[in-house]
Amino acid sequence: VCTYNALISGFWRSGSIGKAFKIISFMRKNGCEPDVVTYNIILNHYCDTGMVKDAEDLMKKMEMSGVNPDRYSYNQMLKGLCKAHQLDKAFAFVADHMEVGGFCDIVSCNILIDAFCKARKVNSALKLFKEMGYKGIQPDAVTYGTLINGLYSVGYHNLAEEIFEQMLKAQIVPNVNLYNIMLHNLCKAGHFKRALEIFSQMIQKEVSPDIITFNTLIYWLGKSSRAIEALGLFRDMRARGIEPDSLTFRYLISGLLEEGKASLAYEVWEYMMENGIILD
RNA sequence: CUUUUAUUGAGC
Repeated sequence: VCTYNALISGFWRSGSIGKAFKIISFMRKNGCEPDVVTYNIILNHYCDTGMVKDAEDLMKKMEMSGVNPDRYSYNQMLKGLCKAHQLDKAFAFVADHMEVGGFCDIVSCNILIDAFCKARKVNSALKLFKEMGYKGIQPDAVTYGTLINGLYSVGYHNLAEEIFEQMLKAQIVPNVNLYNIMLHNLCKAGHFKRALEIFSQMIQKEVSPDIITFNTLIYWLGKSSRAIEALGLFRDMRARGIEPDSLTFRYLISGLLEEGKASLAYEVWEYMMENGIILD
């Protein structure tokens, strides 16, 4: 079953949905029934592509065929409902299916906090953030990242920074995503000095920047007439063994061109061509 | 590393 599931997941990721279904009928023929993981793979696809109705049907089907949904199933379904902007339905789902079985965990809370933030209901997000502590669910780096991003996006910059500091005090280890969120929002607000401080902090804490980190910084520096600094980061990233992608080049080149630094832009362009990267 | 959550345009 594991092998089949791995195949199904792989085909699905690469978009060969037909092949994935063929494997399912093949495994059935060979007397191997799909298990909860098989269902979860398909459920996840439905939820990610907004096919919530199909996801709901699939959940019913799995219950009927005696396969009990697990916390992955429920959380995926919850995410699907939230993404479809069916928040009320999502709450009903939590109350009816998840709380009774003890399926509410840190992932469920994170999904809900994100949904609140995206619906610009930051106060509800903060409320849940506080309540989860009482329920014995400790916020993790994802929780903080989600919440901080939500706070910035509605303009609560000070609160976002406070919560970031609170997280550091609570000994939660920030990861690269969390730093990316901080950097993106600080740059967007024009707080480059602070952003670069945070960037140094992440290096000090030995959190390795990734391509998103660099692309974020290069984008915003280039947009703010600081293309030379962006170019410096472009060198740093290669020194760290991170290969620039087409976004990196697009950001860097437009930043340089905006400042009239055409010959530097051209050099970057040549480097890009040498590496076989095409702007899309 | 068989399956679930936040981050790399902008505004609204």
